[in-house]
Amino acid sequence: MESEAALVGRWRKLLTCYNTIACDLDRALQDAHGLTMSEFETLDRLAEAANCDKRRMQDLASGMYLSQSALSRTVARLEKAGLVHRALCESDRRGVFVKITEAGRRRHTEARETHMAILATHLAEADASPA
Amino acid sequence: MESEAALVGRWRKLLTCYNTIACDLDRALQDAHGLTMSEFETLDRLAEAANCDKRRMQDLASGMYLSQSALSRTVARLEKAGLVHRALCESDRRGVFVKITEAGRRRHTEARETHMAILATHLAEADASPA
DNA sequence: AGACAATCAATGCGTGTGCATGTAATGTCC
DNA sequence: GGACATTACATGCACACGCATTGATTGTCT
Repeated sequence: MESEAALVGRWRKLLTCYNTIACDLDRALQDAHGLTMSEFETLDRLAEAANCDKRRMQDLASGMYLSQSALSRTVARLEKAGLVHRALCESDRRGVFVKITEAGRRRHTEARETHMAILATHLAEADASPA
Repeated sequence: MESEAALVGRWRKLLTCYNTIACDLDRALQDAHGLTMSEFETLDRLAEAANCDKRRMQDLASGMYLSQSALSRTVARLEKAGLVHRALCESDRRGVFVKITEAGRRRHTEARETHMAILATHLAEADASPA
């Protein structure tokens, strides 16, 4: 059994930790590459699963922290910026494929450096919590 | 030296973890007590430092994850709801004291149960990262 | 086939946030 | 004392978010 105080302590630490990093990251990505954190994360997922051709919006949503509507808008923004491309899914015309474009891939590669730098700064070796 | 993949893994885990809990918490507090997570955290800080009489806004801001403007508005909302009281600081008339009211203290006590319950659910004994 | 539930994505709406700025009070330097 | 930087908090603004709903498509059951 853990004391309430300890639990609250852990929570506050998580709160502070997350917000500090997220804020820094968001700002750095925005300034250097014109990308939101959510936009980068989305791009990052798409770059990974480049060859896979499943029904994207759905699959992207699961495993990400964004709500369905937030993801929809994020993809819309990325598409408007030409970093991503939407296509109908033939087998199920409700679904939408999302594919990263060449421009998107380039932007992702650039931004990835910034991303890693910020992460390395904040997520130093400390707190490598198991599993 | 830690691999980039591991770093990204840790980050994504933090991202998911935080958002899951924050979302649940926000929703629970809102439904049961009409409080935002930020509002609760603010109230929580004020309830703790009940006797201390320093220049509040300032002191609250430090040690919390909110920006100065966000805190200002959060306190404004709390005051409008009668849970908190603003008072001028005599020694430095730029400063503002924030004090929790009786109603605020009651609301906080109620909400604290919900808060602890959610925390206990998500922050089970796992991941009790040191220091 | 026809009616009804279920699923996928988009959108209207309200809200909380950060950034930049505004307003007021204080400190500093000549 | 007067000019200027600094500090404390509030506010205008734009924006990303979640929730609820809509619109379109597919699945199911009789």
